[in-house]
Amino acid sequence: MIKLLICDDHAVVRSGLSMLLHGRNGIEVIGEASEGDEAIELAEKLKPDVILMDLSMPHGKDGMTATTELKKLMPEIAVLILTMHDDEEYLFRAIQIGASGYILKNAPHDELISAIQSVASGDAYLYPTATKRLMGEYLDRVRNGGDTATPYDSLSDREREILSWLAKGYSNKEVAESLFISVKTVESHRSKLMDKLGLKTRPELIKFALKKGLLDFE
Amino acid sequence: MIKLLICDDHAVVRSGLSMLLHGRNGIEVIGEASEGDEAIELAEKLKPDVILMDLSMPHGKDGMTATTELKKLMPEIAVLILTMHDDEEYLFRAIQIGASGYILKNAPHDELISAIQSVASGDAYLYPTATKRLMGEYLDRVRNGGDTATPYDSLSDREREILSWLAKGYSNKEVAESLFISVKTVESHRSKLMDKLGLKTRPELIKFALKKGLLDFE
DNA sequence: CATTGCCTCAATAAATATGCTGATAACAAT
DNA sequence: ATTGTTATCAGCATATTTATTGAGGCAATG
Repeated sequence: MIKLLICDDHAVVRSGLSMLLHGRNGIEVIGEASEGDEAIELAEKLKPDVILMDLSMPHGKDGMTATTELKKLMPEIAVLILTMHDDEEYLFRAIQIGASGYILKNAPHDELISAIQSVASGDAYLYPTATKRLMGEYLDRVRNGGDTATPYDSLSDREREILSWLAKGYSNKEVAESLFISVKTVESHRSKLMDKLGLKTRPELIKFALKKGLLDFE
Repeated sequence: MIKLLICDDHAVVRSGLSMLLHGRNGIEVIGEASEGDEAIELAEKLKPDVILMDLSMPHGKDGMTATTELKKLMPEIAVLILTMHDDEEYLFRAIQIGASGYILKNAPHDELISAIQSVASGDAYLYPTATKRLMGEYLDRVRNGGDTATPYDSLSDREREILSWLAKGYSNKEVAESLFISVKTVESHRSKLMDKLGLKTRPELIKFALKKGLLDFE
């Protein structure tokens, strides 16, 4: 019996998944969480074999962060990312933080079941496009020594922070005041980060931030 | 028996909902569609009593458009919007195009069931916050003669166009050049539209555009 | 035909941003 | 001990933005 914990911020989705999966194909849904912290708590209590983790959870801890912490605390639990984001960035980040699988919400449900079974037995599961992307990325790295990475990764924490403020439309001055640093410093970070990312204009910056999911507000 | 048609772009969500709802509480799921056109097609063929309609469907016809057409073709079918967007704009638009109900994906599933039953029997259903908002809006209109509308509606086409360029991060000058008008004109539009929307800062503008789905690019 | 809204543009002054070059200190890595 | 990275800040010249006030042409509405 595979003990499964479901984490998704939408109650309807949780109920639906639970109904869909529980008691079939050797799967037993032992708990539901609506955000990351609850998932971690329940995982410690219930010791599931697999956690089905949504990424976007506006309230509470998001799926990426929760997965990161989970893999530190309980590396034996397999985390299967279930998301609507068909996005390279998310995919690669998920792999890097130790997720065992990545599947889209628009996958047919027998694929979801086989994904759960795969990760439960220690294997990995990626949806087909993801596999293709991973292979492409792998080939890229092999070909030119692995220094491509994502330019985003080359940013320092501070630069990422500045980036997110700027992308939201704050002026240099406003960012400076919010972070208690001088305008000059903001400008300096800005020019460096735009250099690193190869961005030349503000629209490019906003577009980039949009893809990265940096435009959250509140 | 309430004949229900489910329209959502995520197969897993569809299966889950179907599993959750079918054969209980007098509900019978007679079909599933993954986007708007399919929903319309199936609705004509299967004559459901209620359509459970997701809003965000990136591929094919979105939920708003589909609902609009459905209500023209088959006004007797009740459309219940099921979405994750807890957003005034969507809510009011949904009401205007004739949806019978609006419920969030994070609602408990017995609420979903009672929502379906409500709209199936010709009533309307809104989740509590939505009801409150609708009442507020109603009161606003009563108080000052109904001319408030949404501030966004008070924008002229040109102002909306300028807004979208600005929100994407283009500078006044760039917008001017793209639209073949003078920088002065852009500034003028900008100040007027920000006045109308009650926006004071660029972050507010971007946030607004984000909510409106104006940040598309390409 | 008077009014109103929209689109267009200008002058001006103050505030900011941009693009350089360059500097200092902390810290880690080799 | 040297090198590299990061975070911090400055000066300076030029360009751009913002806020104001004002105004002409045009089309629709009454």
